[in-house]
Amino acid sequence: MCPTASMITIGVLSAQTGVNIETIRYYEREGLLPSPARSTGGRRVYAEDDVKRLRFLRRCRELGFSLSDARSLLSLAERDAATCAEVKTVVSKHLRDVRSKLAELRGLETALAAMETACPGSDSTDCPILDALNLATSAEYDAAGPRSRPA
Amino acid sequence: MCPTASMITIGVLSAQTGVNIETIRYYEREGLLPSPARSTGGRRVYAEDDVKRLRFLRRCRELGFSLSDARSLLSLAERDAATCAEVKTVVSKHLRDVRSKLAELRGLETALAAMETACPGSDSTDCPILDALNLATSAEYDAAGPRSRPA
DNA sequence: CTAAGACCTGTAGTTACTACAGGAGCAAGC
DNA sequence: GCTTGCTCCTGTAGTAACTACAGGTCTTAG
Repeated sequence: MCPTASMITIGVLSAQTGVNIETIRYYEREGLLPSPARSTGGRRVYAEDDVKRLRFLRRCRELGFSLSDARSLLSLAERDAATCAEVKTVVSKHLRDVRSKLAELRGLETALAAMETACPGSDSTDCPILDALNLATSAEYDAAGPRSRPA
Repeated sequence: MCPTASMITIGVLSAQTGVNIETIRYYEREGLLPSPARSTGGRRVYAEDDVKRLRFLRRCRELGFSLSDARSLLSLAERDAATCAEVKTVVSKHLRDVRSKLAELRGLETALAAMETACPGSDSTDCPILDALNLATSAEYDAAGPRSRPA
């Protein structure tokens, strides 16, 4: 806590991890990072471990883990006795989510590409895209999930 | 506005379009649906056109358009003189977004699948996934975007 | 007449930040 | 000593697109 030249302020932490200053404070509020020591002036003073923790969190976010998952993974990483099985559970679940999102997006891509191809993009006022959007067939509607319908 | 048996209340509209009642009211607040007529008791009474409009909006959302895009598309659809070119612009931009998201997710999928494969999922306390998450190489960090670094 | 159900308004919660406003500490130059 | 400019502080509000109440009113079937 002695104010040396190498003191890790929030700005330094941000620069060393690539995480926005406001985001760092947000993570602290959310309990993802421990409350750091403070200088006499009330400023946050971080330790080397905090740099590691924050880098870990950043990696998790880059891989698309939720903050909740990141929290779990971090606590597993900090607890020495974390087993592979515990960690793998989190990763596998996320992978399933990613794959399902991927499938969904692939479907969108196909549909949108078909629309783009069908549309001449001219001055015509009869656009096949608008036609497609108006064609909400009940078949497709039912496919999205059955629901009671009044007669 | 005479209360006949076939009056389209918000519940009926919801059932006919598959859009949640609260969402319908939300769309009205956001100006995506016009404020409907009201019954003497103050309840919303919709016309057939509203069913079409809401179905149109639902299709847009299913295709991943933002509400803002949906608003544009709807106003193009309602204005008879909409040209193909105008409509196609919106679709093409969205398609680009979808493709970029798709590329990102494919990258995530690859990375996560590699992690899953590398991890035995056993009782071992030395997990390759945690190792990977701790290995925030500066090379990868730089790849995400150059930034001034303090010495 | 009454109880259940549909509906009303208005507000708050969700995710993961980001963007202020308004103020205070801190280092350097004059 | 004083000012200038930077970093930092707290606290609040905004983002997207809903969803979920709370607490009340209207309507209808029995």
